[in-house]
Amino acid sequence: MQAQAGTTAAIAAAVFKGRADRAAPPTPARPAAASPFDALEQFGTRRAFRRGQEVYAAGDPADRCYRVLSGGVRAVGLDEEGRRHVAEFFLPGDLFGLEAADARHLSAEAVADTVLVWYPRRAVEAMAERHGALGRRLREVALQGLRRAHETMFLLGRKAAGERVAAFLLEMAERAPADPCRADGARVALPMTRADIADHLGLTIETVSRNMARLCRDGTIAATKRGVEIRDRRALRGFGAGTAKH
Amino acid sequence: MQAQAGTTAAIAAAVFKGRADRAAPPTPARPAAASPFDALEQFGTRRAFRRGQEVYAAGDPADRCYRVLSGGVRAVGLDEEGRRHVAEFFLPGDLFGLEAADARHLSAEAVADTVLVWYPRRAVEAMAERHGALGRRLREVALQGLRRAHETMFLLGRKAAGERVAAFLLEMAERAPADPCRADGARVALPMTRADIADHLGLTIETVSRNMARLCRDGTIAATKRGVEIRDRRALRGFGAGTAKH
DNA sequence: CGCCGCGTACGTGGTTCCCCGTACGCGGCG
DNA sequence: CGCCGCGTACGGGGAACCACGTACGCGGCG
Repeated sequence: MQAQAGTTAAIAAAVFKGRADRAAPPTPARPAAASPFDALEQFGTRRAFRRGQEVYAAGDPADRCYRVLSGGVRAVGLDEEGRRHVAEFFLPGDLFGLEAADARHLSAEAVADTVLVWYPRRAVEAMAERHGALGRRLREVALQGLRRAHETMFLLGRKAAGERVAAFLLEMAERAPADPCRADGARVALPMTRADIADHLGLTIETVSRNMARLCRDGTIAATKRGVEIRDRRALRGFGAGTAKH
Repeated sequence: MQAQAGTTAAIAAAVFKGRADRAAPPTPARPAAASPFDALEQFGTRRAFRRGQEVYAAGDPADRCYRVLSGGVRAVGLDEEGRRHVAEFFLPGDLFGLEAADARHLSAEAVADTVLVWYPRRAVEAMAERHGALGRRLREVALQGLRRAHETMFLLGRKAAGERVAAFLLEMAERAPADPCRADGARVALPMTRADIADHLGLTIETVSRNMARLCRDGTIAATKRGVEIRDRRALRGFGAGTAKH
C-alpha cells in the first residue's frame, strides 16, 4: 500500500509536469491473462487531476469513458435547490463514464489527486461491435453498477444512520485493492471527505462523525491517517441493528 | 388506454387457460421500424402471472430475461431483518432480468395480473455476440437503468416525503404508455399497492397516504379507480419544496 | 527555524422538527 | 361476515440543524 502510493504519486508527479503522454502498451509487468480491455489500451490517454478538480460536468457531451489508475472520483448530482448527492465513488481499476445518452447526467470530480485514462467513446463502441467479449464486458460493468446501485438504494431507503456508516466502511474495505497486511485488521483508505461520505449516505457530516466516533470508542474501528482500520468485522456488520426503522 | 387494457386482458385470459404458447413471429401489425429486439422474438415464450405471483426469487439462477407485455412487475429486495425495498417497477415494454452474475440478487413479483415474454439467456448472449446492434441496445438498457437508479438514489437520500410522492407520480406519468386523452389532465395507472409505493420511496404507507390525500385536497391530483389523474403538473413539481432537508 | 495567522476538515452538544409507529375507522370484494 | 387495502389521528424518537471547539497543513515573515 505504501509502495503503491509511492508509485502512483510518482506517476502523478510526472503527469502533472504536463506530459499527458499516451498510455504505455499492455503493461509489461502483467504477463498473460489478457483482459478484454487490453484491446482498448492503444486508444487510451493518461491525464492527472488535482483534488477537487472536475473531470466532467452534468450536461457535457458524453464522448469519453474513463478508468481510474490511482486516487478516486465521485459522481455528483445536484438539484436546483443546491442539494447534493454522491451517487458513486470510483476507485483504482474502476471504469466509469459510460452513458446511454449523449450528455452527462451527473458530474465527476476527483476526491484526491488522481490519475485517469480516457478512451474515446467512438473507439470503445467500434471495438465493442467487433469484439464480442468487450461488448459483453461493458454490459457486465453496467449491470454490476446497477446491482451496487440497488444495494445503495436499500441502504438509503431502509437503513438507520449507524448501519449506513458501517455498511459504507465494509463496502470500501471490500472494494479496496487487495491489502498486503490483512491480519483481519484491514486498513481502509478513505480519500474522500466526510461531506462526500455524508452526501453519499444521505446523512449530514455531523451524523457521520458521531457514528464513526462511536465505532472508535467501541473499539470496532480505529482512526488512521486518512482512513480507518477495521478491528472487529463482526461488530461492524451488526452495528446499529437495533436502531432500524422497521 | 381503455382499448389497450381490453386487448391485453384478452391475451391474459387466453394464456391463463394454460396455453403458454410461443410468441408470434415479428408482429404482423407493425410494418417497418425493425427493433433490435425483433431478432430475439423467435426465442420468446409467453407466460402469464397472477397478481402477487413470483417471477423469480433472489438466489435463483439468472438464466432468462423478460419483457413486460401487460401488467407490471416489482423488483424486491429483502434483508435478514425483514425490511423490504422495491428497487424498481417494470411496466409494459420494459426489459428486465439481465444480470452480471449467475444468480438473482433481487426477486421479481407481479404487481397485478401480468403477461411476460421470456428469452433464454444463452440465446440473448449469443445473438448479442453476433448482432452488434443488439449488444449495444442491451448496454443502453442497462445504462438507462443505472441512470434511473441514480435519480431514485437522489430521491431516497435527499428528498422529503412529499417530494418523493410527487416525483413518483410524475415518473409514472412519464413512463406510462402514451396516453390518448392527455388534455393536460393525464390519467396515471398505479397497479401497485400503497405498500409497494412506500417500500419504493423509503416511506411508510401512512406517509404515502397522507401526502396523496393532501395532493387531492389541493386539487393537484384526483383519485381514480386504481390510479390518479394529474390536474396540475406545475404544482406537483413544486410540491413539498419547502419541507426539504437541506 | 519558530512563531503566527488563516482556512479547511473534523468532532461535540443542545434544540427542533419531520417522519415513523401504533391504533382505530371505513369501504369493497370474495 | 371476514379480510384486505386504504385513510386518519397522535405520541415518541432519531436525525437535521445551529453553534462552537479542536486539530491539522500551509505560507509568510521576523
